Amino acid sequence: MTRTTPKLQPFSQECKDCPIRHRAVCARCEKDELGLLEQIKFYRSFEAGQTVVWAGDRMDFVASVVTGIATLSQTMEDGRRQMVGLLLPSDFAGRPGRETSAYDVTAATDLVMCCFRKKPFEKMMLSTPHIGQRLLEMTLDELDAAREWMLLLGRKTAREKIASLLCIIARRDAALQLRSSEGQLRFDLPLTREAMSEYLGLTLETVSRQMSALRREGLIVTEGKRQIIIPDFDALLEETGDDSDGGFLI
Amino acid sequence: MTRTTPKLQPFSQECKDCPIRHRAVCARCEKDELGLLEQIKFYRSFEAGQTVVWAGDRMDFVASVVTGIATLSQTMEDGRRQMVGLLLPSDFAGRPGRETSAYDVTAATDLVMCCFRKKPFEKMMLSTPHIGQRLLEMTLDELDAAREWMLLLGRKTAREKIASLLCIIARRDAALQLRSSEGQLRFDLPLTREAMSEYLGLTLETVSRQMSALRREGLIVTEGKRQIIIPDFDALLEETGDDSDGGFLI
DNA sequence: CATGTCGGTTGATCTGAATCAATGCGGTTG
DNA sequence: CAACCGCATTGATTCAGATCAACCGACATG
Repeated sequence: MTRTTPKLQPFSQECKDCPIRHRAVCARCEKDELGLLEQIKFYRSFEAGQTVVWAGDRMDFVASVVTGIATLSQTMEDGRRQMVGLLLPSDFAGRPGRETSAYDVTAATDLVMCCFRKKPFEKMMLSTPHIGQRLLEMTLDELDAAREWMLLLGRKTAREKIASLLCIIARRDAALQLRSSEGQLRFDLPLTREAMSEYLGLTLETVSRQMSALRREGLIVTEGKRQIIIPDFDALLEETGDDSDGGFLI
Repeated sequence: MTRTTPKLQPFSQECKDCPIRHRAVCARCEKDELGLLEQIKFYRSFEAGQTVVWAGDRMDFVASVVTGIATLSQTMEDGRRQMVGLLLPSDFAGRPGRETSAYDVTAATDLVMCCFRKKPFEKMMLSTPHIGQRLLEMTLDELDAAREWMLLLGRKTAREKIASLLCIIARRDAALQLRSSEGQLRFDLPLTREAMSEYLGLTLETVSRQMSALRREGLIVTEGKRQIIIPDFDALLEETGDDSDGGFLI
C-alpha cells in the first residue's frame, strides 16, 4: 500500500487515538476533536480501502477530492459490483438537493476530501450563479465520460478495456505530472486488480491475464506491482479500439 | 414502421417536395420554406430511422424532444455501436459551449424536436439563472441514469438486461399514460430489436431469444410485434437483478 | 403475381470471458 | 524464523452470449 502523506496542506492536528494526522474528523476513530463537523467547510482524510459513505447513507455534505482517488460504485443484492465513477483531485462528489448518497464512495488510495455542508452550499449556489455554472460544466463533462465508459462496458473486448483504462490513467497523469524521457510514459497504477475489474466490468482474473498478455507483447512494462511504463503510447492506443484522434490530450 | 403523426401541435405548413408536414426545416428534403432556421426557436420533425445529426457534425442548436423518441449512440471504427442516451419527450439534447455533436442522434420513432439556436440560448442562460439551475438538475438526473445503465452494461446477464429495459419503458409509459386493468401493464415497445441490442450491449439475436424466453415463461405477453403486456410487473422486476425497492415509481 | 425487403425468430456451432482452483510473493506479525 | 495475509498470477474447465446461417411473415413494388 502506498502511504502518501497528503502534501497540499499539512494537517494541524493529530488525533490522540490513532496515528492519522487530520484536520477535522478522523476517518479511523471518527473523533471530531476540533468540532469542525459544525463548520461549513472542513477536510476529511481516509486511508486506502476505507469507505467514505455507503449507498443509501445520509450524506449532508458535498465534497471535492484534494489528493488521492475516490471511487463511486453500485452493488447488486448478490454482490456484483460496478464502478460508476472515478474521482480524481479537483473532482466533485455529492448532489445538491439529495440527502443520501446513491453510491458507495470508497478511497482507492489514501484520500483527502474537502467537504462543504450541503445546506450552506446550496444557499451559496443560489447567491453565486457562477458556482452553479461551473457545476453544470463539470456535470456535463462527467456525463460525457460516463457515456464513453458505457461504450467500453457494452462493446469493448477485455483487451480493449484494459488498454483503454491504462490510456485514460496515463493521459491524466501525464497532463499534470512529469513524464519520462522520449515519449515514454511512466506512472503509478492507483488501482488494485480488483478495482480495475470493477471499473471494467470484468473479473480480476481476466484483468490479470490481459495485463500479462500486454506485458508479454511489450506494450507495457511493469516495475514492481504498481509502476507501469508505456514504451509507445500510440501502440497501446491502437489496442483500445477508439478513434485514434482521441490522443489530442497528450 | 409506426407512422404517428405528431399530436401536440398540428404543423402549419406542408413541404411541396415531400409529404411530411412540418413547421420549419423539412428533415427529408432539407427545405427551409419559412426561413425559420434564422429564428431563435423552431421545430423540426423526423421520420423513424432518420438521423438528426452525426457524431462530429456541426450542431449549432440545443433541442428538446416534443414527441417521439431520439437516441444518442457512439460508433467504433469497425461498426460496433453502443447507445448512450435515450431521449423521451421533454428530454434535452445538445451541450451549451460545444459546437459539434459528440454522438449520433437518431429518431427511434417519428420525432418532433423543439430547437433553440445555441448562441441566444447561452445568453439566455446567463441572464436567467433559473434555466441553468434547471439544466443542472436535468443533467444530474441523466448522470444518475447513465450510472444505472453502466451497472446494467457491466454486470447484468442478458436476461436481466432485457427485463430491466422492459421495466424502464413500462414504468415511464405508466407514469404518463393510461394503464390497463388490475395492475397489468400494456404498452407499445418503441424500439426495434436492433435498437434494443444497441441499448443493452447485446446482439439482436440474443435480444430476440431472451424475449422469446420471457414470453415462453409467461412473464410477458406480446400482441403483434410491438405491443407488450406485462401481466405481473413485480414478477418481471424480480428478473432485473435490481433492488426491489426501485419500484416506487409505479 | 412474383419478387424483394425489412424486422424478427430459431438453430447449430464457436469462443471469450467466467469460474474454480492452485500457487507465488512481498510485507507484517507473533 | 515461521505463519499468515493481501494481492497477484496462472492453469483447467465451463458456459453465456456471439457468430453464422436458415427461415418466416407482413408489406411494398415492378
